[in-house]
Amino acid sequence: MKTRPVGEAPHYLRIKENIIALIAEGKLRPGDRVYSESELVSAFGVSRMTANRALRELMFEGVLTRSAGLGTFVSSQRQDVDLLQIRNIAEEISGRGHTHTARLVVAERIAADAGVAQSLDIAAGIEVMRTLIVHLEDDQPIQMEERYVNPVVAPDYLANDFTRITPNEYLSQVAPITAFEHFVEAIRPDATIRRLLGVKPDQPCLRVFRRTWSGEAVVTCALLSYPGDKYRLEARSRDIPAKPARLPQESMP
Amino acid sequence: MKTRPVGEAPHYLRIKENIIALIAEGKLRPGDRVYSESELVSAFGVSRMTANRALRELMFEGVLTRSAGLGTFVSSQRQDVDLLQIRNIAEEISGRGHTHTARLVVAERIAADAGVAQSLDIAAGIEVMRTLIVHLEDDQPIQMEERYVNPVVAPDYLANDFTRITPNEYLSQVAPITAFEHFVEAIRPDATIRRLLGVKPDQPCLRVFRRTWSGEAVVTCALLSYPGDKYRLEARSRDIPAKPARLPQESMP
DNA sequence: CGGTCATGCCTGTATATACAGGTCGTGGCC
DNA sequence: GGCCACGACCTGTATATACAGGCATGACCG
Repeated sequence: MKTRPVGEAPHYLRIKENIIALIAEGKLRPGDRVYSESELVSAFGVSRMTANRALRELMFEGVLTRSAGLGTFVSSQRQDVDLLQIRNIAEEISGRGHTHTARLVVAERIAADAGVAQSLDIAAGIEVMRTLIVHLEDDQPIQMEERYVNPVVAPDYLANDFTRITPNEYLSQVAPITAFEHFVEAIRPDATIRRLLGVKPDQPCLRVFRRTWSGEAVVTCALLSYPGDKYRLEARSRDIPAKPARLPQESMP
Repeated sequence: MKTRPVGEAPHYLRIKENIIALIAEGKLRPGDRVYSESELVSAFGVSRMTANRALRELMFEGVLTRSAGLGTFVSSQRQDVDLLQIRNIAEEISGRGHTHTARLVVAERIAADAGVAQSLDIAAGIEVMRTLIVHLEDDQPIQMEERYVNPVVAPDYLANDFTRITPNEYLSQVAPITAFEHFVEAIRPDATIRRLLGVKPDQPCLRVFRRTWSGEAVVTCALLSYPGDKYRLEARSRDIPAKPARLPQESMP
């Protein structure tokens, strides 16, 4: 079969769908060995490169695990691993058609205490840079960003005008993000958050602790605090069929 | 160049690294056109299939955007798109070496109100299944799960013993998850949460609203509530260099 | 009996080639 | 001047082929 009839799905896609269907039907279970490339060549009448592409892409998507000499297997953690996206604050605000402004509260160099040193993966006592910035959406405070920056990676960090460029934008120019880590908590606002975000003591706040890496080095860590009544994190996979979402009304018993 | 000297990186990886480096150095900016496959063939002395693979994989990774007839371009949202993983509750608890138990509070069929109907993408008034389950970690309530299930996708949902299998596990067996959506909020606990999770009125809680799709259909939506003092969401990219993380101590001005 | 090596299976990488189809500029025709 | 056909260029898909290298099994030899 040299070419493919017009209107049909590409061969490699048909193979992928076939394997995914077998997994969905339970005929292939986590840990099971799936067809080898040569078996797919016989079964589908395609070339090995096409079978290779189907299996390789399913590996990238986390569905399969491959090992040279052994074979191709169904991944075990499949159903518990979700892929998410999170937008950054400035783009999110401008995406809503609102105006983003930032207020620089603190910009300083300080010696890293034990916690910051561990987070940045450097020795305690090394001088790091710290900024405290309040992000506003149409003049309403929406995020307090307390950030520590590794001076080895971004020595000129403090030279920026943070009312014009967000730390995130600058740092990802200096050092491309290759990995990151997030912790999300619901907290009571402390005095600083209450003052800078203008929230009441009984207003729950979201706090995100984020570390980002560039290669082997930790570039920065940040504590991002949001007023709980004005902000929620959104995270979705690619390929959501259609239609926007809406939070349901409270409907507790 | 037919083959590659032993010990060197594969050609397609060298091309990928080269392009990523150019982006990191700022020589290629979001929206810029990158080399076409034929240009890479000339520049690197590889075949077009190898160049194609390098560009295609960078597209899968979200670095590049490709369009037949037009060319290949640097993605614009690159720095704002993060890939995350989130574990599910039962695995998370057993991963900590603790015991997971579940208490079924409510299991019923009810007519979908407007909010639920929109969330499940069905007509209002259709009978859906609803469960309310409390998940406990070593007998401490850690999550309240209020879930609505699309009867078209999983008609036998209520037949399960939810003290033995989590809704998540069952549903992903019935219908493989192909897409999902999360909203994370910090909220004050309402009466139900306070009663079932045993939290005080001034204790902020995390609430996650999650919808999952299987193909075109919404399988289920769930409101997951966590006590803020006992729980945080963790989300990290693949390929974090090493070393576990630790939340830093509070260090506000 | 046990260690070593050969063999076969499988994946990883790479090339050369071919055709299909989208996009856009250019030049000719009306 | 405006419209349309054509060609240049680009990506998408697919094939046949080749060699390198990981892994397990089993045969052979000490």
